Amino acid sequence: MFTADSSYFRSVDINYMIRVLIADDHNVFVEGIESLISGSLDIEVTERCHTVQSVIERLSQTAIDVVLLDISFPYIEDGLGLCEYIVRTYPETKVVALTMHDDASLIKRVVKKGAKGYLLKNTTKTELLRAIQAVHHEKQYFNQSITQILLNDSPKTRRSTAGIGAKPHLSPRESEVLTRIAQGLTTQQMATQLFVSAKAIEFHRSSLLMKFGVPNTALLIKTAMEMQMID
Amino acid sequence: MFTADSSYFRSVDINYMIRVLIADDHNVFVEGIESLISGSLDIEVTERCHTVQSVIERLSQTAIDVVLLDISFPYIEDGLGLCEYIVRTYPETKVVALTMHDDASLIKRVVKKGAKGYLLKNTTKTELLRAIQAVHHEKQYFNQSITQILLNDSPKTRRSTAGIGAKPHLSPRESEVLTRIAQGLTTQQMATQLFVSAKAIEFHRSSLLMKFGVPNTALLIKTAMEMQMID
DNA sequence: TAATGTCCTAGGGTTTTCCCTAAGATTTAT
DNA sequence: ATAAATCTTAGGGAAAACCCTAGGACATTA
Repeated sequence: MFTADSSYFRSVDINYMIRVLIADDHNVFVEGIESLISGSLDIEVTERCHTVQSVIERLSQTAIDVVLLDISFPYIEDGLGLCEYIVRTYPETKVVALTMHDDASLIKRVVKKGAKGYLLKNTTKTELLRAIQAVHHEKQYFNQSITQILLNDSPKTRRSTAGIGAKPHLSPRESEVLTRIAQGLTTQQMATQLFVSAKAIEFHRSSLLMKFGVPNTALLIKTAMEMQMID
Repeated sequence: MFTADSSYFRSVDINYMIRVLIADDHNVFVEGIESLISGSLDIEVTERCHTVQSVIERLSQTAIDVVLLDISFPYIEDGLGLCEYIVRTYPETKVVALTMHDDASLIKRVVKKGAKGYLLKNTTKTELLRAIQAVHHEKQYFNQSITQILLNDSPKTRRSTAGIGAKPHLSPRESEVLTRIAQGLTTQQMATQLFVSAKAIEFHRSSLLMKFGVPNTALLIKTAMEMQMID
């Protein structure tokens, strides 16, 4: 009668809980998420990490089903990088991005990096639990407001980027130069920092202008900021 | 022996709790703060508000001792305005600003608006409770990291101006020039549009650089965008 | 009626940015 | 292995940005 492989028993097995890791450097958030989850019967928060490094360590030591990842952790690029790392290194572990940014292009980037869900930090308890369960069952989860944001994307983006709209692909050198321009460095200063001639830097500047389709540094910075390629 | 005005009894009077209102449009935060406070014997969360309007309504109906106010609520200017309103309208109610922004100039602005405390959202339980008790007892509360930020102010703010720093006051001409720079126009093009010599425009450019405290157009655009003075 | 302060206007001269061209190195595809 | 594509490195020369200085217009104040 009560066999070992009874699917009935498996489906209500209280010993199996979805193991969640919270990655956020803001205590209040971690507490809040934990509080929202605490009532759940099939989800448990097993790890809380405040740094990128600790997330990597934890994942190597413990089996985690779902990572709730604050994308600004502490900066957007860090969060995206970490997301990519998790998805690649632990394909079984699903990532749900949890952030305050309701920006369409960011959502797209996060999804590209392999996140299976995206929640805003003003989400509800119901939604949070639903998202965790969904991604754990190989589904994606994006709530209504996210969908809405993506729908409003094209007219919005087209207006603000004043031109081509798609993020150009930058070579490593170009990225370095762009970053330094945004820090206010001159061509000569960059040349010294990067141990090349000023002329080499100047060429990269020109390439940036061409790739972004802008005539000068002013619009380069403006466009790159709108595309969130610098900050 | 047990008289009514026994100061002993008053100090442990479990009937008096510091009444706290949480003003934050992010559910996770509200939950988190409530979770951190829940263990306390002398502090209770009596109200939770997700909009500026509801905060104003609640305050008019209920006596509140301490407001934990998210300054980005939903935008920084709203939070600052609300803070000012609360301080002026209900002098007995103390405001503790709770935010993710660790920007020196913002802290200064918040304090100017009458907030008695300032906490970052990565604060600890101990610190949160201590801050609430401190401001309720007419003291101010700023933790170590805040003090540190204020100490590092001058070098930090002048360099990256990475935030909401003080907006410089621009003359009409300067505003016109700034707008056109952000549109990618050159000095010569602006001169033609505005019927003055290129040299006149160049002077306004210099004034802009000086007023924003930046060395070149790249940082001018970046800073002005961060200050939301162009778009 | 000055005096003070702010804003707009410019010229001279230096530095930085931008455009055109091109060679060597590295990666990718055939 | 060879060709094609991409990236990085520069040079020369023109354009633009930037720094310093200074006169004139206008409003506010003494």
